[in-house]
Amino acid sequence: MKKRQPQNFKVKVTMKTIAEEAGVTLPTVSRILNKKGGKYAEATKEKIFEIADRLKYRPNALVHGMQSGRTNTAGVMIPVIGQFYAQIIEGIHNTFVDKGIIMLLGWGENINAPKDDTKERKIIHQLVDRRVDGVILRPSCEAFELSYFEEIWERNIPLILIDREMTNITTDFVGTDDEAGGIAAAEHLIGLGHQRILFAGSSEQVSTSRQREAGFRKVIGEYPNASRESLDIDKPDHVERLMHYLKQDNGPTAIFAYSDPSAEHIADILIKAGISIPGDISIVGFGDQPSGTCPIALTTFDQHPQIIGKTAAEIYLELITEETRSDIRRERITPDIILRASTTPPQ
Amino acid sequence: MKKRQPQNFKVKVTMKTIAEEAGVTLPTVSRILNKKGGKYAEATKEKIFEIADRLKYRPNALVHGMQSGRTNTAGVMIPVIGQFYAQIIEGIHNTFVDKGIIMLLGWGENINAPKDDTKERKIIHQLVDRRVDGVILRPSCEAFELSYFEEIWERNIPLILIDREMTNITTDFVGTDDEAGGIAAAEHLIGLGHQRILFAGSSEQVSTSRQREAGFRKVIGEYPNASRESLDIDKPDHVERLMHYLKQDNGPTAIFAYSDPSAEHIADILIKAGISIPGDISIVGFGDQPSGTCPIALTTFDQHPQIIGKTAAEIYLELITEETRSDIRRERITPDIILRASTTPPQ
DNA sequence: ATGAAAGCGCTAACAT
DNA sequence: ATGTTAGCGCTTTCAT
Repeated sequence: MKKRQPQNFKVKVTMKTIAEEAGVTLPTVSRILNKKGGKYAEATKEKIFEIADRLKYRPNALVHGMQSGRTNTAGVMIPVIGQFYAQIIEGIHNTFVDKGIIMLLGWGENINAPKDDTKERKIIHQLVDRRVDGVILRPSCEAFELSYFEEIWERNIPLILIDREMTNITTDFVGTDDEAGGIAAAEHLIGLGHQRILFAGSSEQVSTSRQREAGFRKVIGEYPNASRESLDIDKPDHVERLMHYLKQDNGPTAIFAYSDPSAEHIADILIKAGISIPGDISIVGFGDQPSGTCPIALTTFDQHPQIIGKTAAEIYLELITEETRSDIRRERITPDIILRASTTPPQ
Repeated sequence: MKKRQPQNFKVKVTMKTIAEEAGVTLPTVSRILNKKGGKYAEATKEKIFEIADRLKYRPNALVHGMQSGRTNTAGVMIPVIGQFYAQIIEGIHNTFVDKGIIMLLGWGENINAPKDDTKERKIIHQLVDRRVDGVILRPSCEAFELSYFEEIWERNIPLILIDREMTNITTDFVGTDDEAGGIAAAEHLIGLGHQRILFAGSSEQVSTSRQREAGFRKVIGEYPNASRESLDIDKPDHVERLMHYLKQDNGPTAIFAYSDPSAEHIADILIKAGISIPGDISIVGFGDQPSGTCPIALTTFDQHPQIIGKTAAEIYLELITEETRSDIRRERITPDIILRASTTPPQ
């Protein structure tokens, strides 16, 4: 087995190193390298730059951060799992690179472990201790500890929420216009001729599921014959309840599921039960998160996660720049329907 | 519009603040909070802890990093795009959280812009300047600038490569056992009864495509009637060439594509040409990256990205701990085939 | 055009 | 059981 690359015991090169080699004092090096106070002899400048270059000097951002209070560092608490979040992170990243901001990425437990808050708080401390200039975070659950936010606000660190809005606090927020999505889903299905449409949502979910349902019902409500029922897909008995609805005399001809995973889950159940999609029942999902095992190409919604991330990053830049607090911004990106094979007119 | 949360102009609380409030000197606070030198009066200890708690003191990790040379910070240069990479990052993250390590995440341009190296170098500098303890990176292209690595090695920062191996350097590496994958793909198709199998690879790709082909040919080579041709899926004329192969008298009955996107691309072409999958032709992909528009559930390979990430993080932990350089580790995770609908015996 | 000195927040060696 | 001193790498007055 080979060894790793050359182990050169180079001394670390600091401004002091350069100053000594150049025969000047340290502040001189500092001012020249930072181009402050232009009154230096060309010869001196050149020498300093040459040495810095030759010794591959790199400034110590830790020191700079400590002194200036600015680290050009953003805390990002968003899980990478799932295309949706990954693309949000990409959107954030893209607007940060050019600004010289780099992100500290970390997130807490998965959605289903809301009680184990230790990990989440640990990460927040990591970010605070490293003096991030601001934080962008997706609340991991509806009951996301308020005390977490306090840890951040107390230190006057700008905080931007992503995806899931929290009603009990006032912070800048960027997410999906879920209501508009619900409306569009309803309009799509009704436009195809469906009226008896089952909504499949989640009680365990946060605002997003509820708001999609709200938009959906806004449209559906205008049709007297429309279905009033909804299915909680996260309840243990959801399979029985689903089959119950389907066996009714005037059972649904279409289903709007609040997420792609649940849409796919339902599709699996239907197909196992010998119900064809979209022949017997049309299905609309939400979020465009393909899984590779979905039995049919799903009509769904693109939430434009990249734009969500980009918007959040832009707000971030404003917040860390401004001296006085401005008004809160709450941006909702309109989702766009993606027509695929899982929806047709009722037959 | 509401304003953001309370703007409390709290002075920042440092150890000095605490020391003054407690009427002791700063080092006393330091030693008590860090539990060094246990010879302090209980009363003093309690007082210090109480004040620190009340004032919500948080240590300045920048200072600590600057003094100790350890930042508990890892540079991770892996794009989040694509489930594969996202899961690698997740694997890294999971083993880092417990160790109190947080990652600085950033990456350079997309694969197809190898010449624009500025962004990549910029990120590396960001990491180096912030004194990360080590770096985990996926080379963005085969010609990944050696000088980038030098920036890292020069400072004796441990470096671990992910996914794409670079032949011209010796560093720790974690990736997929691509050859084993190629072998398994060939064995699967041959097991089904196929012999005339077309390999669809990419000249623009790095080691991975070549190694998958190598494994594939190792098996295929033992069958005298087997196909010897391969298709470069990234060349402009690939559609014509593909159709050319298919129209031959003894055209392929199966295709092994080096990646899921290319497999799907080929599937689209075939279906447009009226060729049915897997009826007329079986297809095997690689990587398990579903897209939502794939016309058929693809037989493919799980590369276990989480484990790749986890392994890399574990090597990382070793490297930043050990004083003397150990042997280079090159880990290859064996991919596992996922049987889905796109492969059947030839008909 | 440059040096000297103080300080950022904290740790560690050296007192007492 | 606690205070003093020096120093990490660098910036920023204040001098000369």
